[in-house]
Amino acid sequence: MQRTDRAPGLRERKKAQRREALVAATHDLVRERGLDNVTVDEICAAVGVSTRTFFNYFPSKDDAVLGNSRQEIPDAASLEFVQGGPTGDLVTDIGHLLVVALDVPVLSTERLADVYDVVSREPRLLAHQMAWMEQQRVTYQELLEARRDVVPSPHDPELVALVLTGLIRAAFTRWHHAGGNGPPSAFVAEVVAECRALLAPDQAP
Amino acid sequence: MQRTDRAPGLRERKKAQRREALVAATHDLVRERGLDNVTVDEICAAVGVSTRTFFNYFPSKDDAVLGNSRQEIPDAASLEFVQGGPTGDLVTDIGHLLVVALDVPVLSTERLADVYDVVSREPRLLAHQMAWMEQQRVTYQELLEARRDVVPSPHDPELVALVLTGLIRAAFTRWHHAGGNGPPSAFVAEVVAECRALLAPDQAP
DNA sequence: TCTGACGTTGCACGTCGTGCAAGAATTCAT
DNA sequence: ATGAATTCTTGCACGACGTGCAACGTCAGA
Repeated sequence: MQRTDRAPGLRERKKAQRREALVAATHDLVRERGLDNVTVDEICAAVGVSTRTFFNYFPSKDDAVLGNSRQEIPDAASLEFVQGGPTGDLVTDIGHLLVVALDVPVLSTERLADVYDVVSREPRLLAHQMAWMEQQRVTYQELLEARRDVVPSPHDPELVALVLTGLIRAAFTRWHHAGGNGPPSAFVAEVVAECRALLAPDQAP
Repeated sequence: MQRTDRAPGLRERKKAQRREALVAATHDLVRERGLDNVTVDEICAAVGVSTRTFFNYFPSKDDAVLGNSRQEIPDAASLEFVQGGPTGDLVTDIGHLLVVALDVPVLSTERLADVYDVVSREPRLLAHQMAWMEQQRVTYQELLEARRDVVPSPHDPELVALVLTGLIRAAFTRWHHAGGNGPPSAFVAEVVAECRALLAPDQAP
């Protein structure tokens, strides 16, 4: 059970292949007919597996269209952030962290765009997506708390994490509007800058 | 069908009463046994209505525990905001708008705290909640776009709405941490101020 | 009291998702 | 290569969610 290296093995290959096929079939059918007009049985029929097997791969139909992707932050980057970040300025360092996080490949860029499309069309999926983002938020909040223990900061980790989540979404949206080419992380800088511009000009209290 | 005034009528009273009873029963049972160990039938049995009726009131079990509350922004406030807001400064006016919106009573303050508790314990409800917040976000974005048509602004409505959503959540969280007393809107000002402090200090680009 | 509108209920049905146990495929050891 | 062990797939039964429909009861207004 300690084989995280070496040859992928026939079993693992088949598994990944099936998972891919299931996601693809789900996307196709949903795009064509809408989420609620596609049954799990139909998806399974298209791929050629039993209904039961479907639920061995994904906990729910919705998870299948989302591809069940999970954003992982590289240890090196999160460690550096916790220890005071590359520059020492909180906002700037958050920007760096986001760029690194968004550059971790979870799905092919093309399928990622597919997911974005379907999600924006199906409210229920959006709920799933948001729940997923919430998990992300908790992760970021923990990082912020850890960093605060190292480098004192007057900012509330929860509030910062909340804003940060907004930044991620905004970056993704920009990326999508720009045609979905290249990495979403390319839009982090401009989003951060705009957010600064929004709140920076000190008004009369 | 044009009676938005005058006596509530026996029918309407019974309806509101039933709804209240259903939410209460749902909260009790869920708090006691967890969301997934409570069936709709049990809730209905506790209240004394048929299962079918339950779904006449709420589109899903989850909606029942959330109380299906929908945040309505008073027309007067949204109109003023669109036309350039009370002060003319975008961020300040957003603060005012949030205060007004959060002060609309949707549930009793006590039950609101219940909802918050249950939601933070049940991941699936969180998804629902987030979806609801997303609808809010769209509403705010539309307001921002309308305002921009009246008063030119360099800020992207989507980005602003995203940040704004974070502010609402943060205000609610503060309110909850403070014991859930008084209106959540009381925390808007401090959240906005902190957010400004976070992004205002201009760093070297 | 009568009449029409509205709400409730039971019933049948489709779909989702899970537990279980039998059977097939893959891996491993010899 | 052959058999044993592990892992995965599959069928089956089942509980729960949620909806459409039609019958029935109840409330509002004349």
